[in-house]
Amino acid sequence: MSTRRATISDVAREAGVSPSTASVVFSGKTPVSDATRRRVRDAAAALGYTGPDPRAASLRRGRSGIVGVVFEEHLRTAFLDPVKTLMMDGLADAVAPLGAGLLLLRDHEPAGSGPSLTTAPLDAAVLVGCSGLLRESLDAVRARGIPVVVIEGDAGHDVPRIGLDNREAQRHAASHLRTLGHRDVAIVALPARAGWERGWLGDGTAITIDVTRERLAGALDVFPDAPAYAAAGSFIDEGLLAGREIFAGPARRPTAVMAQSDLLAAGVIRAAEEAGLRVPEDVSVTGFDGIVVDGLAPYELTTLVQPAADKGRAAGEAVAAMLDGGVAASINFTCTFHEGNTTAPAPAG
Amino acid sequence: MSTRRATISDVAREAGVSPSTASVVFSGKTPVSDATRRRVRDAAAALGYTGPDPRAASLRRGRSGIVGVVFEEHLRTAFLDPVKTLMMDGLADAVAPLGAGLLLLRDHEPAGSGPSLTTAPLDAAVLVGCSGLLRESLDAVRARGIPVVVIEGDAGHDVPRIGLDNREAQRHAASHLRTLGHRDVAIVALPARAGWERGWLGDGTAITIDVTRERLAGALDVFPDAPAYAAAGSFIDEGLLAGREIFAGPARRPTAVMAQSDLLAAGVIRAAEEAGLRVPEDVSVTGFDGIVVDGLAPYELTTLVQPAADKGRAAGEAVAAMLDGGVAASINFTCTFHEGNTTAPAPAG
DNA sequence: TTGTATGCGTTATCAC
DNA sequence: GTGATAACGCATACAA
Repeated sequence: MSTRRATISDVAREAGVSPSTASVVFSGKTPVSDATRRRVRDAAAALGYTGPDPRAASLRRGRSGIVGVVFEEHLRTAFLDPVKTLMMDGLADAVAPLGAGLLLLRDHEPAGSGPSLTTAPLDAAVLVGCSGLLRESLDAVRARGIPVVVIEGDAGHDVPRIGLDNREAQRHAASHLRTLGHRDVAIVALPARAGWERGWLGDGTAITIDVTRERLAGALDVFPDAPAYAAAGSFIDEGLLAGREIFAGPARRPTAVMAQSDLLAAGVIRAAEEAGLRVPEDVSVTGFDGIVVDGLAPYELTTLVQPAADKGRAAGEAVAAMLDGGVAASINFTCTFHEGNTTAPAPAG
Repeated sequence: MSTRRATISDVAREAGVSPSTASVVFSGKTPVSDATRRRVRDAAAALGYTGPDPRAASLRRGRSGIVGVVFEEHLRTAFLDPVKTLMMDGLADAVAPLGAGLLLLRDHEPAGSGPSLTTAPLDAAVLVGCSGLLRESLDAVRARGIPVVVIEGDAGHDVPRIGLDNREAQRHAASHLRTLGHRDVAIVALPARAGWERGWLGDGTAITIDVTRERLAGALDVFPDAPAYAAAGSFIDEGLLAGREIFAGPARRPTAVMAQSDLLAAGVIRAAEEAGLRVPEDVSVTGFDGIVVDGLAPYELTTLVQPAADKGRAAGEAVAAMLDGGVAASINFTCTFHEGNTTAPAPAG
């Protein structure tokens, strides 16, 4: 068709006004007479001009309207996790008023391919559980003055953090079990580190994932000797495998299992059923997260309800505050203990 | 600290070279002597310059490295669907070589808040099942020369489409059931339209969601009189509710249920168990999608396996082709029939 | 309410 | 291998 796309100057010329007037017609930042507006609009239509080029606008304004969300893992694993999904929703809601959208970024992206923290036109960045993120690129981003917020992870002490009282919450659930008379408790943990394959956690096992370590600590605060089996991920099927392992030998079968996520707990319940154990009469099961586990009815987990969407929203608000020139403080969210029908007094003897 | 962020010109001046040389040091597009490179790098470090500003670079190059993904729904519902998650992964893989990332966009975003197809600095856009997307903004995007691809949806005849043989595939499953002797079949459908609340589909019910309509047609091709109950979403719990409805009265209990998604099928199986029916002895159940339903073991669904990740990848490749100046053709993917252990010959009598 | 002037920070192109 | 120059397309301060 045309050799070159129309610009706002072309439109202005066609409409017989100055470029700035035309600009104002599109941005609406200044009153414009109806007549001019009409003329500009018509000229735009005639030239097939569809509005300011976002690239140029963002250079000029110094804002791109894009917030990067950096995940540690493959997107698949990120979005399969209901907690992260909820969080993303909260985040999306919170950045929408800024007129911003979310750009999906992967940690460890093979350099050169794909956008990275340093090459994407970001106004701000939210890191989700990124422990492995290269210090270097993080520093680069912050040096550029781009606000950074971390959810469940550690990125250095001067980066605002959205946290959760994992240890205290898990301790609460453990106490609840102890009050019910349980003494023999097993733990089904989240992965100990990236790439972890399922297995028992020994004394020497290094646990690099914060959430896992903190929740484990909370359980051990109350049951120091509880054995812990770490799954390969937060899935029902993983919980099932862990549960089978735990209920395997008749020797020293626990009367309660504390799972570090609701999905794992759901799997543990399945395993218990398989083993002919009734929940909660023969074995109590607790979860963590407080999500709705699709298909788990009629069980209603005893669990720690975490404000997942709120965490995302808080991250978004922190970003907004920093973008506004303010500072954002770290926030620590609190889980709510919810007693469902999967825990009961320890069976006698 | 400093009143202004350092630019590449500052770095060049500090290093005693021209801006273009400094630029080349960072882009690597042209050979540079080691000595110069060193000087520039050192100058950058001294000034705290962390690399070219992506906003300016994208204006200059005419590329932002961002591909927009437009969802019809709230992100939550998008990511809760395993098929979409897989698709996103395929898409992410396919655009990574372009150096591009994915920007999450919502259809129907309340104008003004949030980024939209027209205001975000996109190189290309992928629409996911967007039937409702405003014709207008779509046209605007295309007018701007931004490539658009549609996955499972219709955006007009000259927009490349990534499709699926929904009708044929579902018909295949239906034929399989008929071959097994089933005559009395019920259908559990996906929602008929956005905002749909669960309920039976009558003759007059308008079905605006393509996938639902196509899969339904495939089933009706073989069982024209099969009653269909449309769920409010693709969830196990929704399948459970639908299943209860279907197995409710003892009157005319179907010998087979065709669900339009694996998650719905899983719920139907639960409902059957609740009603004291054995699967597949008393009632056969088929799904659609071929995802792994977490927690469904030991059942293995008879289902249509769709190449979800491939669809995403194909969309990404189509985008890449168009960005390269070429044209992309529509592609129709084919489902594979997979016989699991949830279908069996119709019970006698 | 409209116009003028300027610069946002880069990179492609070409000549040297 | 390096440097000068010219856009890229827009939005804002300020003057009129």
